[in-house]
Amino acid sequence: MLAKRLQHELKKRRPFDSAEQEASLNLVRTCDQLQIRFTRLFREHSLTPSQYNVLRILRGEGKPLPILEIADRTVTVVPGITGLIDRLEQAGLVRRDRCPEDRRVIYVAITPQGTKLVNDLDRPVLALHKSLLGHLAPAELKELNRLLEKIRQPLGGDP
Amino acid sequence: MLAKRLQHELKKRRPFDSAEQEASLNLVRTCDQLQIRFTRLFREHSLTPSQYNVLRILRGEGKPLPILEIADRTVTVVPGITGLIDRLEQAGLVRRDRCPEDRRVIYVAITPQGTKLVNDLDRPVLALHKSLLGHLAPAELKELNRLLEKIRQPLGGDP
DNA sequence: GGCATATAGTTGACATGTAAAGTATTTACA
DNA sequence: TGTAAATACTTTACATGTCAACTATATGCC
Repeated sequence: MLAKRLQHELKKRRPFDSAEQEASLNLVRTCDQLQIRFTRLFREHSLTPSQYNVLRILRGEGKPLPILEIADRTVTVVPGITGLIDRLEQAGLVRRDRCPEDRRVIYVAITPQGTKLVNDLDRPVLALHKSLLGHLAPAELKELNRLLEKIRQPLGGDP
Repeated sequence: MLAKRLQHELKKRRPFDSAEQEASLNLVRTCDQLQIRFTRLFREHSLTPSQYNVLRILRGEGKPLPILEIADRTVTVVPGITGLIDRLEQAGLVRRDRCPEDRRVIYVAITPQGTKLVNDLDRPVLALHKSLLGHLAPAELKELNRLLEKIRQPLGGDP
């Protein structure tokens, strides 16, 4: 799948319809490339990117979170979170605890195994980030961030 | 799902572990935002982004393409292409033709309906690109493209 | 108290991305 | 010629993103 992307770039025949289109396709392609690397890294530890994300959120929070609160903080849409947590629970990486005060709420807590796994991934993840973007100068990274934020700015949350 | 992303950004507590990490998360978030808009636009025409992509490739080529050639030019991994083409075929937007010389090969041709649909989408797609990135100055778009290509450059096809 | 409404999650249906294995042809070569 | 290896796809299995609809519990208001 990786080889393909590049082939595609080479095969591209016509010029872009607009500079905006060029940039947005460029963005998507670049993003895909990065995500593929992370997907691979996580897969080596039997995790998907979404699963890793949930574990990192839970570790970052330091305490159990309601399941919908987790969905809010990820790309996952509400219905998808159920299965995601199911699989993490089955793998022993998180635990579900029903809230006694409000029995509708289900808290999700990271287990020691989950914590260990995400801790173990810290170094490789950081290393991968460096390896993917480390060849850009600090000023370039800064400019990139500025441009990306400028793109996102008018998009607002959900306009 | 859109509202969430921004909430997440606001809730972000800790600084980034590195400038590279910040940039790559920034990239992914931005990309998601853009893709969401396109997904919505295509959905209004009962298409998914992948389906639109296939139709555009076929129209661009101007002649039928072997099914794996299409997979090569999209993000779709080989096995996924089968179902994708199935659904386009069911919708009457493409047609499968077995190659008489090499009976292993299956050509996919866009139908008049498919051509019309993708033509009808040209304007809205271009408009959306402008609306999403039009607030960047030409020099900014150019710099963005340069940076994105610089990121992708060492990634090569499939290293 | 008791019903309308809101909130937290789950379920089901469908499209996709991905890997691994299987089928049908074709090609290469002993 | 006849068999092994390559090629073009398809099938299967599983995780996810997405929408619509459903269940359970809680709250508000009369």
